[in-house]
Amino acid sequence: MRKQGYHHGNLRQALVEAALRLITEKGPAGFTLAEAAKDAGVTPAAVYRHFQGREELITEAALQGHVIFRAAMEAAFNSKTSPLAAFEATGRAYLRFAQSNPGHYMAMFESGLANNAHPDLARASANSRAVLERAAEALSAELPADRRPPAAMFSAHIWAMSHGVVELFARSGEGGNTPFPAEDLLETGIGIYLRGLGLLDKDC
Amino acid sequence: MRKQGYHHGNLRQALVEAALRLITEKGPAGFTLAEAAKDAGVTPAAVYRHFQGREELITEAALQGHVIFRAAMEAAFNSKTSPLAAFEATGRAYLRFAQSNPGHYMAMFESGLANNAHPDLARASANSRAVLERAAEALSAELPADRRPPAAMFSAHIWAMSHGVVELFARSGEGGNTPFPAEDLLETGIGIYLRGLGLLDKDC
DNA sequence: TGTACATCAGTGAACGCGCGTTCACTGATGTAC
DNA sequence: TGTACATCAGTGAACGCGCGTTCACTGATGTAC
Repeated sequence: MRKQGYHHGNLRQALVEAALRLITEKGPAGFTLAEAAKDAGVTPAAVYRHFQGREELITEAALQGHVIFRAAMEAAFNSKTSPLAAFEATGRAYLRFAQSNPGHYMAMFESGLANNAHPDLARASANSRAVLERAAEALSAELPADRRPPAAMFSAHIWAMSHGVVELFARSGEGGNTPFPAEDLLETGIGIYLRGLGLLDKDC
Repeated sequence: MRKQGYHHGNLRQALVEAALRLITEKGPAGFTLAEAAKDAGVTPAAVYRHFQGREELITEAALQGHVIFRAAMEAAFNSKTSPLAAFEATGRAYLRFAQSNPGHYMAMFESGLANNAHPDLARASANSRAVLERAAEALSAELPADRRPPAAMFSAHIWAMSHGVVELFARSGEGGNTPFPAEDLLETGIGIYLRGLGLLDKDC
């Protein structure tokens, strides 16, 4: 959205979107306030009417990302009734979010801004995390109590595997790090992991 | 190593080490050629006697990282005779490398430089990857052929989980993303995964 | 052993650039009367 | 309905800064004779 007259109308959001576009193209480090302003059709100084500075703009992008992220994972989780199906859907939603919102994802996890830099961000981040942890909890409740890993550890494993797949295999584009599509990698990886927990059929 | 007289003696390597120090402190984006030169006790222009420019310096750091990385994983792999123990040792070596050589690790995986930017780098990177893949291959050979996943996929899963643990849980320092030490997370995560492949005892 | 000289590895000053940020300003909008 | 005025959201010029890179230079080193 570019401005028409002297007043923009929705500059704050336009700047966030410009930032996301730039982060997607050049990474969080390549993003500059000046270019985002230009992208939105506005002078760099205008940014300061809406944000305290560069960092606050990135923070806002990350914040919006967490809101979308959490909603997507929550929707996926709620779309299935069995804990297993719900869990798997949540994992797929994770990857899908990273792929369709790369700017958000990078702002959230690769911008290097401390998660506790801003209290709102800390809260939003904890909320996203909580969704996956809840899915893990529901699923691991199906295990006998003595063979049940802590839900926080369970979800940390899945988060790590998902994040790793995103970083290493979902972006390659050029070099091609692997012969397998990211979706398949994550699907099979999580599948094997769940079987290891005794949560999937195994023929033994 | 700083210089004593007019000539430095080992400037090339001193610059690489300064770069690693800076990358460790501020991330790959925060590293500047000028500061690396100053760190080595030398004028920025002197850098150009040894490198074509900033990017070539980072490339060299990544390159050296791959050499160390590969050697560490290979040593770990060779230190055990059973394929399972060798594989697990390799995984631990991965995490240990990331923790004790954070500058190298970042230069290798987070600097945003294309792996195929430089042919030497592409080769070194492929070599590192090959070590883990070989370990996966040796281990999966213990499975019946029809239940054996492709080694490339197996090792991609482990690589993703390891990288995810490093990025999300091995660096937190302040915020503390999880109540579990990174070593334990990776150990248990890989353990569960291997059990899912049928490579670890299971009580069922 | 001493000297001339080529080679090498640094210096220091300068460059153009784009950055984030500030400032006094001005054009547009909306409200009170 | 018309006008005065406060408020708001922009402008445009300027700042100081640190960056990567270049250039002509010079001090140190090592080799040939």
